[in-house]
Amino acid sequence: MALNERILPSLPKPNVNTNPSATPFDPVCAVFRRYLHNEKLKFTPERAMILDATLRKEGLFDPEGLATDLKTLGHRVSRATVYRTLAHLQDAGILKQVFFDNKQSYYEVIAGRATNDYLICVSTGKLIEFSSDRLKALRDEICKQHGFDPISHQFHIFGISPEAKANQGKAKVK
Amino acid sequence: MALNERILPSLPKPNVNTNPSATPFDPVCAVFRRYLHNEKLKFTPERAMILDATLRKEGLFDPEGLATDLKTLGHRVSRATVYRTLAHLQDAGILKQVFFDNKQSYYEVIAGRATNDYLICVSTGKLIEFSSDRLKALRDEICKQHGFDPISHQFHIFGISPEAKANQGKAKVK
DNA sequence: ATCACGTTTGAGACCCAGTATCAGTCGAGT
DNA sequence: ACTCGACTGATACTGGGTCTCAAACGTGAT
Repeated sequence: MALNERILPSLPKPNVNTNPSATPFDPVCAVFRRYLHNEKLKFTPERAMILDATLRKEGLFDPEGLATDLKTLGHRVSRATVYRTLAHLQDAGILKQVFFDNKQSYYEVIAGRATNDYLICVSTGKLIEFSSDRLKALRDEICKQHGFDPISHQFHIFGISPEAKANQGKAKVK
Repeated sequence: MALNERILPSLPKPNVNTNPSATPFDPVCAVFRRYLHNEKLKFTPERAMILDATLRKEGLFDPEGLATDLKTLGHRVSRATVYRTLAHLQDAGILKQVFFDNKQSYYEVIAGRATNDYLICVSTGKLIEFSSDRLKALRDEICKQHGFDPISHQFHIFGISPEAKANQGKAKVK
């Protein structure tokens, strides 16, 4: 499965905000600080760095990759702290955890961004993001029918991409 | 997470079909044999047993639980064989693998059954199955737009169930 | 029936994402 | 500055899931 290909693109300009009042990500950082305060948790440099790193990501990323990125940037953060912080960021409504396969989990930023759903080619592993208002409407309707308060959803369509179809018959689909 | 609760119900009447020409699951078994033949694979007693066990399942089940069930029934099948066979059953279009969490993967029978989507209560872990024709139509439309041939999809809605809402404020939502 | 080849199996080693532990550190309200 | 409780990092641990390989077995051909 080639899901990782699009997950670790080049890193944009490093710009850690231990002092968040000067970063472009202020609003989200404020959300996080409010969450931490409510939960009687603390705002630490490690948590600031991890939040900052996640906000640089476009699309999906995975915890191990994020930890590696931080290490590459010269920040000493343990894997455990990365995992712990990602969980908090999810609780705070800033990230969404996504499950595609049984290898690992992925995250994506949802705060202030359009939420995505995915088309996955089972032959090439290629991933296509899309966003559908009709899907969101359908989701809310289904929730209403069952008295659920929706928090998030995952919609994954598995299939064969046009490119994979073109190569079919020749390259055996694993 | 309480996903397992509904996954290992009591086992219906044991009824292994090494000789499949006499079982109620004949049609699906025939599909499997055809698949195996096409792929130059072999029909073995282990594969027959595992297929039989999966067809007894209602809703989701997990590979480890299935292996345990088989052991309980007195069938000696290794974990490795269970995993290998489930993968083949998925390739054959009989099962669908489902990803809810990063603990493990689940499977459900799709051959000859309505496919399901799920509402998941993040507070209690309660799972509600539903089936939506509008969702299927939307899926096919999105696939058409991208030139994809759909194979399967997963639609999971995470939220708070009515019961969990009732208990809120008192029991802290983990 | 028998044969021969290639596939399958089981046992156990192995891998690795994710979690738990715990002593030392540090944030933040006073 | 103090103090208490939360946080971190190093590391051990857990448990799905996969890999390996020698022995066993299905299947099509004879």
